[in-house]
Parts: sequence; structure tokens; C-alpha cells
Amino acid sequence: MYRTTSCNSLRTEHIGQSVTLAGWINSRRDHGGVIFVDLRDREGLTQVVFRPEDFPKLASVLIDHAAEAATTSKGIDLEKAYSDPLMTSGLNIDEREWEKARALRSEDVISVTGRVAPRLQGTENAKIETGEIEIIASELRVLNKADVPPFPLDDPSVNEDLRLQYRYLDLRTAHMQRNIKLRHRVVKATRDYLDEQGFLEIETPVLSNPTPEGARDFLVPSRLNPGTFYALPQAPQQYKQLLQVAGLEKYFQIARCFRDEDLRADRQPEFTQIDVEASFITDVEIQTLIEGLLSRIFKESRGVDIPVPFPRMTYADAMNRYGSDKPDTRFAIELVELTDIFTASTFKVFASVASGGGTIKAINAKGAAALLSKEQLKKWEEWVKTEFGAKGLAYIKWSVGGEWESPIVKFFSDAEKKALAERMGFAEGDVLFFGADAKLEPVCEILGRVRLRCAELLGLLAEKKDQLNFLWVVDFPLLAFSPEDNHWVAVHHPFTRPKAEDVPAMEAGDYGKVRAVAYDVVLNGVELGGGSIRIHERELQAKLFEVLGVNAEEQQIKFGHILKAFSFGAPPHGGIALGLDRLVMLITGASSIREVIAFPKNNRGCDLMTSSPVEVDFKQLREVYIQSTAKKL
RNA sequence: GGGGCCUUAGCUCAAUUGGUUAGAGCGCUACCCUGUCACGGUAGAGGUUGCGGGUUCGAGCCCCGUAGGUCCCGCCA
Repeated sequence: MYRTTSCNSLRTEHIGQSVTLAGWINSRRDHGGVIFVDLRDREGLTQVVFRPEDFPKLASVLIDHAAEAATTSKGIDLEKAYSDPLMTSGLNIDEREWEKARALRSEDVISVTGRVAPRLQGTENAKIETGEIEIIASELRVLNKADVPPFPLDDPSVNEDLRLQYRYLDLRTAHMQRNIKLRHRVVKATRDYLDEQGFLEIETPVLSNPTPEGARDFLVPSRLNPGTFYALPQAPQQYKQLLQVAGLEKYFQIARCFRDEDLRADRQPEFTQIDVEASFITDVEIQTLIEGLLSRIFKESRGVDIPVPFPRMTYADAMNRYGSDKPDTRFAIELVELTDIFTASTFKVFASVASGGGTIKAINAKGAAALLSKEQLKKWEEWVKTEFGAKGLAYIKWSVGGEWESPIVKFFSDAEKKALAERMGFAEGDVLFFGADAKLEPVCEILGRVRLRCAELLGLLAEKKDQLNFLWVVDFPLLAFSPEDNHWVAVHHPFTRPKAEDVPAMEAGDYGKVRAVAYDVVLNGVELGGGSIRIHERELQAKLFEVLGVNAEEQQIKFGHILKAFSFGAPPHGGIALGLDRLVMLITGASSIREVIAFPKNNRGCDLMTSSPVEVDFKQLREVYIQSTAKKL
């Protein structure tokens, strides 16, 4: 037997027991005579002591004295224990075990047998849970020696690429084990909760079809059908809807999804969704279900109660007030409408925007004046220009005891200044940032970015680490015009249901006005997931494809199966998908989803541990009828 | 596809204005040490400064290119 218990199970009540532990050498302290080893397994640490004397005898002496101490409710009398005849009378020294212990190094794997003993008075270690006891070793088995690790395992400042290259070592750290365990708790809570709610966990194919909408697909060539390809699913979207047509009614899956797009700190080419779909359900019912799920997840993973129901905010409000469809509402800065103030302004840039149906908005970064020099404001302007294609970033800085500093304020009339200051709550120490454009969206989006950067600058989130601001963003537009493709595209996906009251607008061709029965759940400015009520009528679905520029023939080829399915009595249905990786990232407080994925890919989609992806033989390519066009170096 | 930042010992970093033999801490190796827990002490090993080119009497430092890493924009729900 390798072990009888874990390295985080022994306490004072186990004193006297003979145990065997197995694990890794976390650290070793060799005092020449006595040798201490912190033995580590998944559960924790236990100190093991190797002494050059006869270990079992020593242990029994200490235990006897501890037992005696317990009856007198005084601490163990060390002097007495050490003067015990057994301790001083020429013990049989087993040097072999001790010599083995001397040769132990970090990360060696051992199994050790000994007796649980109390630590000597004053040598207890409050930092570890087993710090009251130690193991007096009598037998040591070295199961495997370890090379010197390429980096210190407990050092959080080590380069991530090195950690990823040796991920199996990185995963040994308490930090990573905590994240992986917590992820398990989240998945377990999800399965338990949805099972209790009557949902069935159903697997869907990983080899499926390319989808014309949305992200780029990962392709898989079919050997048995030369020249044809599967695609890895971006989401199990069609299958989960077809399961509703199939009458399974309530489906969920912890689903792996694949998207061949560029990576980010919160984006991997393969990621996991908590995928949910149900029949005969309304949008509010799905939202309530998900509120219950998230409550359960946060309760079981972090022990916190989150208030439900979550606030609702329309997409229009979110954009207008926060400049984002996933607003971080933990801090108060909001976008303020100023268009009406400047319709007749002497400042031509604003006047032409305001009178021409455009939008002028601003945000007030309270107290930012002291933190932003003229040079820094220049840099911010440069930043919005290069990163978001803004024309500029107008500002007014009002230092405490100073004047308004701004390249534009000299063009404002006194009335405009007064109205502006009043509406913005502009005070000494503040900085205003303006956005003005013929179109609403870029004004909101750019100020939304500036808003986030202001929060960062002002440290508004520093003391709000534990705050959890959930909210639903609802009433998304169904369609958006893509100038690149020169046609309308689905904002969510093409199966999303238009709001009943907006169907006339759709039929009238006023596509920009049509809202969807779609909803996103947002936590602290991060989109956790989104879903919608779907179209279940064949005609409406066909109509929507038409709007999206998919003609009848294409519809038949790409979506014939789902259109046909809808003609056989599809129930009203809808669902949602939550990003599991992001959710666990937020729960653990990690800054990247790589911290909550056992074997993630780096920025370029490479697995540094396995060197994946790799080149393959010509022969292997030939079998699947593929020829690479990549240029050899 | 584009932009920012980074790359010096196994790890984390330093190296003044371009100037001697590129240093420190940790880790590693050996020895000493019987109560430590980030043990302590003594000694030692360890470097093509990512790579290629250029400027210069002289380059870790300046210039050009390139590779890798990371964050962001585009892209992606």
C-alpha cells in the first residue's frame, strides 16, 4: 500500500496512530542530524521527521508522554520526555532509512511510514493545517527521484510560457490546484442544479458541419468522403434546437466549442460552455433558471449568496449610459447626453454634429485632473485614435484652484459652459471627455472605453474586488448591417426570434429597428453568456435567412435539415450558453482563462508542452486528400 | 492584418553617458550543523546578453531586420 491517508488529514486526535503517507517532497530541511521533510499531496502538507535514532522508539516515548500530559491537562514535559530511559539508553540506530532521507530532493516522490506524534512545544506551525502534528518516520520508500525543476514551483512571477511548457509541474502548485478544484465544483454544481430542474445532459457531435455565420470554423477532412469536410462546432446550436424538436424538452451540456479566431486573455480556440435549451419556455423563465444556477454555483464554489433577480437593462440603455453592451456597473461614471446644448454652438465641430442629427456625449472623470497631465491627455487621444479609429478625444481639465484647460473650450459661449457644467456636475479636480460623431454607436463605444480606462486610472475598482454586479442586458437588435459584406448579419445568430411587436418593422424592411428576444448575462463588465428565444416556425426562419442574404437554394443546402425539422411540429423553445472558463476565471479572480484551464493554448494557439500544432507527413495528408499550400521556410 | 511592451545565469532581476573580467537574490553541487518549517553556515559551479546584420577604437546598452512571449485593435459572443 502506498498510503493509508492524505497529507491533510492528520490532527492531534490521531496521535499515536501508525500511518503511511505518499506524495512529493515540497521542501527539505537537513539539520545534519534531524531531517525535516514537508510532504505534499493534492490535499495539503504534512511534516515528516527523520531522526538518526531509532524512530519507532522515539515516537512511542513522545506519545506516552503526550498521553500523560493529556491526563494532567498540561503540555508535554519535554525535559522529562528526553530524559526517558528509552531516549537515552543507546538506541538501535537504523542509519539506512536516515541516509535515504538525506538524499531526498524537491519533487521526489516517496511513501513514508511512521507514527503520528505531537510537535514539540513551541514548534507547532500555524501556517499549515497539520501544523500541530508531525510524522516520526520509521520507513521510507523512494518511489521516484525527480530532476531539479526548471523553475521554482511556488513563484507566481515566473514567465507564463515556461509554466505552459512544463504545465504538469505548474499544475502541482497550490494556486493551480485550487483553480482546477474550483472549476470542478462549478461543473458539479451545474450538473446537480440542472438535473434537479429536470434537465437531461445530452452529448452532441463534435464532428459536424461548417456554419456560414459567425466565427471561422476548424475544419476536419473526411477520409471516407474525399474532398468533404466536417467542422468542429462553434456551439451545439442546431443540435440543441433539434433536441427540442425531438421532444427532449430540457437539455444541457458541458460543451466544448471551437472557434478559429485570434486569441485573447479571455479567449481560447477551444473553450467550454454550459449549454442550455428548453421547450415551452419564455425569456424570463430562462433568466430565472440561470439566476438560480449562478446562485448555486457561487454558493457552492465561493460560499456567497448573490441577490436575485438580477437587474435588467436594455441594450439601448447599456450603450447610451455605459457605452458597452456589457457594462461594468461597479462604478458610477455614466455617459451624459449633450447634443441639445450644442445645436447652435459657436464651436463648429460640435454644432455641425448636433444639428446634423449626430450625437455629442461626455463623461466626467471625477478627481482625475490631478492624475492627468497635458502629455497624458495627448496620449489618451492618440490611444483612441489608433485603437478605435476615433477622430479625436476632446477634453476639459479643471484642476483644483485652476481654470478650465482645453483645446476646445475657447469656442464655447458662456451659456454653453454653464449648461455643460451643470449637466455634467463638473467641479474642480474633474476631467470631462467628449465624444461627437454623426453616428451614435462610435460615440458610445469610444466613451465606453474611456470610461473603463478612467475607472482604472482612478482606482475605482480597487476596493471592489469582492463585489459581484450581475445584470441582464435585453432587447438586443436582431440585425446589424455589415458594410464589409454589404448585407445584414445576425447580431446573435440566425435562429434568434424577433420581438413580436417588431415583426412588422422587419416585414417593412426596417431591419435596424427590429429587436431580438435575446439576453446576455453580464458580471462586472464581463459577458458571461447569452441566449435567446428561437424561431420555431419554418416560414419565419426562412424569411430571416432571406434577410441575411441566404437564398432559397443555399438555405436548402446549409439549413434544409433544420427548416424541415421545423415543419414537423417544432415546439416554441429557447436557451442560453454560459462561458464556463470566464465564469471560473471571475470566481477565482484569475486575470486570464489560461489560469483555469488545465492545458491551455498560448496567444498563437500553440500548446507549448506538446508543441501542438505540428506538421504531418505527406502520406497522412494524402489519406485525407489534403495538400498544404503553406510555404516552407 | 495592425499597434504597444518584453527577451541578460535554471528562475526573478540589476548593470550610471556606449568603456575593466556582465553582477545580486533564489535555486543547484559539496561540506558543516539534532527542532526546522522561506532553517542556518562555508565554499563552488553556472553566461554565444533570443538570433542575424550594422554604426563605433569599443555595443547588454545605439540603428536595421528577424524569432519568441504578452496585452490590445481588427476578428470573435
